[in-house]
Amino acid sequence: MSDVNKISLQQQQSEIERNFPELLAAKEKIEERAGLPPLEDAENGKVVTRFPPEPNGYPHIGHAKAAIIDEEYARMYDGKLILRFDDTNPENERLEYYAAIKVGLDWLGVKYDKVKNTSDDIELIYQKGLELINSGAAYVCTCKQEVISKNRREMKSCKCSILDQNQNNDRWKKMFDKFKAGEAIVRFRGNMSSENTVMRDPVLFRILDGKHPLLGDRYRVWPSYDFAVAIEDNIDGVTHAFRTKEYELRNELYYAILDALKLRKPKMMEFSRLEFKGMPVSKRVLKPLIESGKVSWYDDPRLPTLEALKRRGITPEAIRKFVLSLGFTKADTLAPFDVLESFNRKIVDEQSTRLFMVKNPKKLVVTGLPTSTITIPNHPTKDLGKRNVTVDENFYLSSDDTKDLKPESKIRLMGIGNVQIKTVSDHLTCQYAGDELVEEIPKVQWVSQKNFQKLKIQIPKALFIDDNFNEDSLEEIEVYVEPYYLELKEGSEIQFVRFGYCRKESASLAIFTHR
RNA sequence: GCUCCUGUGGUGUAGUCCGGCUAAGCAUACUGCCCUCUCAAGGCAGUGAUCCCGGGUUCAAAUCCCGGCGGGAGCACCA
Repeated sequence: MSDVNKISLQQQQSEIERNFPELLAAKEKIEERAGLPPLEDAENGKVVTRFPPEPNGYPHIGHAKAAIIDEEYARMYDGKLILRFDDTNPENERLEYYAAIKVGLDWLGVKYDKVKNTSDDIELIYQKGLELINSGAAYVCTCKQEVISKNRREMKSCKCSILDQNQNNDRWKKMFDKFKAGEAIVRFRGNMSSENTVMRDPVLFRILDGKHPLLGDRYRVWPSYDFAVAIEDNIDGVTHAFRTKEYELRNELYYAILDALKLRKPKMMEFSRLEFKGMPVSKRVLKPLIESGKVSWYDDPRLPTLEALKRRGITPEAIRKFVLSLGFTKADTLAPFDVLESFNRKIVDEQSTRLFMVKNPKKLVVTGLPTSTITIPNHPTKDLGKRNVTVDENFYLSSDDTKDLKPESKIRLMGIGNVQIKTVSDHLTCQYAGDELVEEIPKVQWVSQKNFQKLKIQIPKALFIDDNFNEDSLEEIEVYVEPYYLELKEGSEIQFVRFGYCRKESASLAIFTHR
């Protein structure tokens, strides 16, 4: 052995090649992958994935991650994607959210092969529940909630668990009329002494009196998430199911339910949650902000909802690239918003009209201008057309650009030519100094006093800083822009030169995307 | 507290299952140069990781084993 180490690596290599060529052949190394990692047990043409949101709110970046992963895998294997509204809790769900989620997916460009609702299958789910009751794998429990959780903690079974099949059947029937909400639940016979608390006889059905957005009050016995997902994934033919990491402990239950019913088991996998720092997703924290007026609505550009991202100028293509770049991992991550921005910038750059914009205007009077019509290209490299601006001797510059100016110094008014400063006071005066491009002369943008437009730009910042609401999270600035702004379509992305990308919201408002 | 998951440069990841090809690839961020009538995009180059720590196995470990530590999650008649 030590002899081996005395010879050089190269010699070792050739030794091996001579004596054991199969060693090298076996190791045809794995190339760097492009997209998501391959799926286990995935057969081309047979993969079925599903995206199962609960219609209880507006879709956000977390939904986007899940949906994109689901779709990518379905595509990767020529399979199918099912959009399934997981609507098993009438107390939380609303009709408008079904629609909002579809709109969001549409915008993202996620195409599904089938839409359905868990609530479509409620009768079938009852059937499966009854089957479990009849096989003794489930029982109806009428203990008080506190008792149940106490028993769970103490790993003790309750008296309901020893009921016989007839008694359980009887109770099951009563759940549909006699029992009131909260008086009875059906529980899966798991294992009260399991270390996984999820397995301590979890809930399969409970009574809920809320009005279901689709079914009204036709039903009041509703399956729990765990039961519904297991059954639905099975009957939908799902082969690979993905969910976020916090569900991981529920896998044991998922498979146990399927086993008890002797049903085929999809492969369940989990990935880390996607959330941006300082951009909460939960309704629990957003709702009060909206109610107090600190945030206008769920499409406020500071939020990570799809609607907000869209208003802010983030493109769906960028979101997809971004999500894919995150990979399929379980590591807890601090999502890199700058990567999203970078993808977005590259996409948006070539479509964005470049406009001049002036912040904190400072007046400039130019003498000797040779022309009164200036033609400016809308993009430095792409052919996005040109625009004409008529000017007189009065201009505005950003005061940032005028700070260092002294008499005699030269600047170049972009698209016009060089000027030489003559006087500096509350306003500047200067003299036209030719059109020759000189590298050292700073180039600044301007607007003409003749025809500028006032515009408000909203600049979204982190909503929260260390769990505290950031009172300065939405900066608003008043600026002057060229009149050409008015001709651009609402919703279009523009770049204010040397400032950054913004999305036109209306004639008087633009939202800052990123720089 | 118990249980589970997780830990690669500032950040996100690839590689980890099947130890050597890589003293670790890519992206982003940052810096510089080129290009440019933008501080954008594009091109090029650079800074930056003893792969959480400590042991062990091995000729060889980010990769396998053991023990720590850090972070997250679950412990609901919500999903």
